[in-house]
Amino acid sequence: MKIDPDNPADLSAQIAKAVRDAIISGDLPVDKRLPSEAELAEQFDVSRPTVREALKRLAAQSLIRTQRGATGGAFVNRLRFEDAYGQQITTSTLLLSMNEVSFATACEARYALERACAPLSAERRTADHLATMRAEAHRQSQPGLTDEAFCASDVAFHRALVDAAGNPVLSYQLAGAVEAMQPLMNMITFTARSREKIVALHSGIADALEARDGRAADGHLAALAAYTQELAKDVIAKRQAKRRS
Amino acid sequence: MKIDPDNPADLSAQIAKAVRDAIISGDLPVDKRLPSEAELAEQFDVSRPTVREALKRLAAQSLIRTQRGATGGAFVNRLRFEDAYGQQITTSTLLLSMNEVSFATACEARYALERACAPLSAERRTADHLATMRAEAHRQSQPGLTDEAFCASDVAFHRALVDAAGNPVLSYQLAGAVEAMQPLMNMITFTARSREKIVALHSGIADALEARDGRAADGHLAALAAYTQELAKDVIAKRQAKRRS
DNA sequence: CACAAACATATGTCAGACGTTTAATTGTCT
DNA sequence: AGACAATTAAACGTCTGACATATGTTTGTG
Repeated sequence: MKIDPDNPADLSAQIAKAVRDAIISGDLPVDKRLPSEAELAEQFDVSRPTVREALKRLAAQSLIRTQRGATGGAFVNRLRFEDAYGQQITTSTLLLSMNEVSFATACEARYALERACAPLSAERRTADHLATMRAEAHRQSQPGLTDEAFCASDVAFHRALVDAAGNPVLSYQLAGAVEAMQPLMNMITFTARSREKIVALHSGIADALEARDGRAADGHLAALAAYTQELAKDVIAKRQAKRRS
Repeated sequence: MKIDPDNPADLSAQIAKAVRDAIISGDLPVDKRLPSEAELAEQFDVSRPTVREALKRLAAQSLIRTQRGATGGAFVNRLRFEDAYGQQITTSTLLLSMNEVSFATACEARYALERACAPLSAERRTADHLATMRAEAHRQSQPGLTDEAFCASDVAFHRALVDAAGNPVLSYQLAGAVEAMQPLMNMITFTARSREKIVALHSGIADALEARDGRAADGHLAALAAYTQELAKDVIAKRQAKRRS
């Protein structure tokens, strides 16, 4: 592990970086127990609270986990895809909400990524994936559904589409893009007519995947992207008109 | 802000979650100053070190920044794309190295994502993007280049390809996928012959983008994906043969 | 009025202590 | 001897109080 210069600022950040680098480089393998907080404090020549702050930084990134008790301590954590999903979604959501990313930009990114896995999904989809997509499409056709529930079901549908590609790396990368869109989607009110069209496109996607026709699925996704953009444009135009009046 | 139950475990994690939720929901806008550590400690009825550990967790995710001095304190941070890149790359790298993700899976994901932005890049590429890609392709054709330098140049080339799509959300999502591949790519030794072919494909991609031909760019990317997989298969086969002998 | 010194505030760090959790050890009883 | 209960030890989680340092504001003086 590295040493810190005499720079008395950000000691905990420096220690966190040293440990993080050791983990990334593989010097600290998965499930390896770190020295106890007292030992680390002695090693780095800092106090125990400073070490603790460093460890909390790493815990926030799911790089380590801690256990209490006699054989406890901090252990290098095996980063699981599910843990990474959560972080990705938080980061993506904040990026979209804090940087004035337009709906058009976010939407374009989302559908571009989804279309990337359409051919793989068509090739590898299981009956399970198809069943999930059919069920969500059916739920979306129910009349009493709130906008929030409709959007949540939409996310579930597209999540199944992505997972059908059978590539966990792809699923991880797309989880943020799809889920972070939900707050933006919720801003669009879906009329009965627009829901009908969306459900029809969803069914078309499911049909295409069932037939293992990646090209058809891609076509439906492109149509869905165009239609979503159109809906958003209408909503924004109406909102501006209302503001003028 | 929320309160904590009397659960005396993970107090700092609970406080971090409460503040994080307030930021995500928008209750705490960008650049808003949080109460001082002492005030937070009183609010949550915990000690100052506990509050500090919570704040360090948030700082690790770039959700807040801290400033010392009279008007200092913790401020809600505007999450910038560059900050998010770094986290994404770290997370992606660890995911790949800790979960025994095969080269084939990672490679498939990477090229699927890149092909997703090929049409957009063809439409929007600037002269700058083209120049970068040409320069990297030329560097890759130099004979004395190490494998590491070749791979680094490869990353830069593909980074330019992705950025040419002009969609920061896409760039953010793909940064992790492309950069996290580098350690895996470094394991492959590129012969003079294979480099020649890769450079030819890179040049083809640049040509296609110059002609604003998204379909051609996609075709070259598909060929590049197939060739990379083939190279990797050879390397792995040779390595296993050597192990048997 | 300009500039320098003192002050107030807030974070960064340290030292020492106590409580709690958990596993290993020890001791006793059958 | 073996099984179960009590003790012990290690480590994290938290608290209290303190000092150091950075920085903006105020005050005082030439």
